[in-house]
Amino acid sequence: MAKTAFHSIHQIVKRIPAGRVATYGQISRMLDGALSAQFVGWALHNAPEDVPWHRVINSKGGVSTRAVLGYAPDLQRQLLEAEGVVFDDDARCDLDVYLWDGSP
DNA sequence: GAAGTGACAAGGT
DNA sequence: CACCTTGCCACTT
Repeated sequence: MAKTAFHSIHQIVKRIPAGRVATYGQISRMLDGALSAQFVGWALHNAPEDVPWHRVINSKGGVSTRAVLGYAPDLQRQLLEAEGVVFDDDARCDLDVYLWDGSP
């Protein structure tokens, strides 16, 4: 019953289980490419607290909050590590292990 | 009412 | 391998 793709993004992000992560491009494909990855980032910035936006990362497997001065750049990494996601020295996580495949 | 802005990705050169 | 261009929707001024 999502009137807008904006709302659909929140629905998908909420479906991401703890300990898993999803990429902007993947979410874009989940919506059948009905939207652009750029909009996903913007939607997360406007996402309510019910949306675990910290589970959404860029295609490199790293956090993307670098452009958000309102939050700590390491905040997203800290939240993911609290859920069991391990980051490498390059600030990247193993997408082969933590990438959400769309299943719980 | 219209234009600009914004947590990006992917392909091409 | 690295850098540059295009595409997208909703919200703000």
